[in-house]
Amino acid sequence: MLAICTRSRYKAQAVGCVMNISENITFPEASQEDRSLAIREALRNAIIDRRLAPGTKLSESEVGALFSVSRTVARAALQMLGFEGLVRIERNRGAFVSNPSPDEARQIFASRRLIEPGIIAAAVERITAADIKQFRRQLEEEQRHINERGPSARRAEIKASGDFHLMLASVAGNVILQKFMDELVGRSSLVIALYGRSGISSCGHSEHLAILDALEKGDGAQASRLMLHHIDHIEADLDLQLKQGFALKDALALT
Amino acid sequence: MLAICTRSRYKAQAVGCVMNISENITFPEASQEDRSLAIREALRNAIIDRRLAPGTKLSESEVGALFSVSRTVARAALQMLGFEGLVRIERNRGAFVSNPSPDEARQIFASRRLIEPGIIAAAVERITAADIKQFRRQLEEEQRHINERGPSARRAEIKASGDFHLMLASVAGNVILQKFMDELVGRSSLVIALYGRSGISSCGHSEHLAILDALEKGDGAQASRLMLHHIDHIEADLDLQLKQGFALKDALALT
DNA sequence: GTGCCCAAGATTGCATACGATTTGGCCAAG
DNA sequence: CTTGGCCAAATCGTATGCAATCTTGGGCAC
Repeated sequence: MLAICTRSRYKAQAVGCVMNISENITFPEASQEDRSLAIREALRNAIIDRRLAPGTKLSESEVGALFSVSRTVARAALQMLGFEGLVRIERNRGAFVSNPSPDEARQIFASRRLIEPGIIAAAVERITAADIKQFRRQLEEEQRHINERGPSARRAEIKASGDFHLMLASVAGNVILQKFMDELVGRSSLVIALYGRSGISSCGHSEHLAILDALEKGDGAQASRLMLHHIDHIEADLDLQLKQGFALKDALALT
Repeated sequence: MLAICTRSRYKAQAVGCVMNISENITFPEASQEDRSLAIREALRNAIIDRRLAPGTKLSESEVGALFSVSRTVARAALQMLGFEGLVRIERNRGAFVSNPSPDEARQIFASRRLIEPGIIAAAVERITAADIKQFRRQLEEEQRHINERGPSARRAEIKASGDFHLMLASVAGNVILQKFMDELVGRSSLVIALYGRSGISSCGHSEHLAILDALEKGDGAQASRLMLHHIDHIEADLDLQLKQGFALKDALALT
């Protein structure tokens, strides 16, 4: 069972799995629109927080029950997550939280190394003073989360770190690349939650600052270099070898 | 009505719109699996062939009726196309064939200019003699379609041209980039059908050959250069200005 | 004791039904 | 003749029911 699984693994915040997963959705009034989108967001957050362990089965009825919607709506949300690569959908079997292989993780970062310099190049041409201000606010927010401790802070920290890259994509003004980055950031967060070995963010944060400074100066080449290093650092903090040896046991345990 | 609309615009091949759109799906035996995928493919083909004009409404019931399935599975297919950007979905209004703006078209090609050199770089490291052989076969196929005339040949030609880029992505061995290219090729095909002014392919074909030759020699830098030129040429063949003046009328007419 | 088979339970795939929202036309007022 | 509002038809969003498929546990044969 979904509830039991997450509860047993993370007793600290186990006031009830239902509340854990759906905590962030305030269905109060306006959300008469597209509940499946809200559910997608909630599940997405739960996955990249690792509150839902890779391999966990997400049954349609269960998800539907958790959010008080029919299987139809739950199914739509799961389908969307399937497109993003955060869940794997097997016909007649159901949806499972993705368990990206080390190889896939490398491909994700290789893709980012390809795309993000392009985003920087576009962003440096279009970024405004207002944007910069917005970025600085965002980075302060990020810093705030880093100083806090506890699981929910770490969660906010990963999210904030990803948001920096998403804002960059937004400034670049290319909606297609923005969508790609959306997917890549989501998958990266999952991979970091899976294979990360430390608090990457303290170093990540200062790198974000450096990138922003370079952008402000209009030095796109420097910003690109910094971005590549940043991605390298994130990937270097991952532990992508070990699992290779445990592939068998791993598959046995939770695939 | 969907049928009437396409029939009136393309009388030449109007043996009946139903057959036109669903012609390629042979539901005979194996397709007990995921009919929505088959429908997605059929609609995708119809869209990039321009048998379905941009702005055309794709009603769930109508699509369902055409393929003899319920709205549920038709809806799933439309949702998938929405993710790919080939249709635009508006809440409580329905799904419409995308009408990408010139600006969006430029963003699509900008994305390709970013990603495809990366794919080349990865492919040149991994391509095998067998792959090369496969590519040559594919290019012969492409040539064959170019020599033929008629609407269905032009369709096969656009598809074959896109397949070259998809094969390249496949050889590169990065499933994420491969997925991105899938989307980009689909959207490019739509844009070419929309804004293309001539038979791009005759020149495109020789460029494909040149790229392959460079790859065979292991000259990734040269292959990348050729690829960028190739993309430039495709984009240069488009007529992205005119519509700007007609923006008002355009929005009025079929957005 | 081990391995295979089969039936019951659970879960997904799909179809259909019903309420909600939008649209287009009709009629009346200006 | 135009404009504004109201009503009906069409279409979407969602829930639910049924058939098909998969999983699992027990029983039987070897």
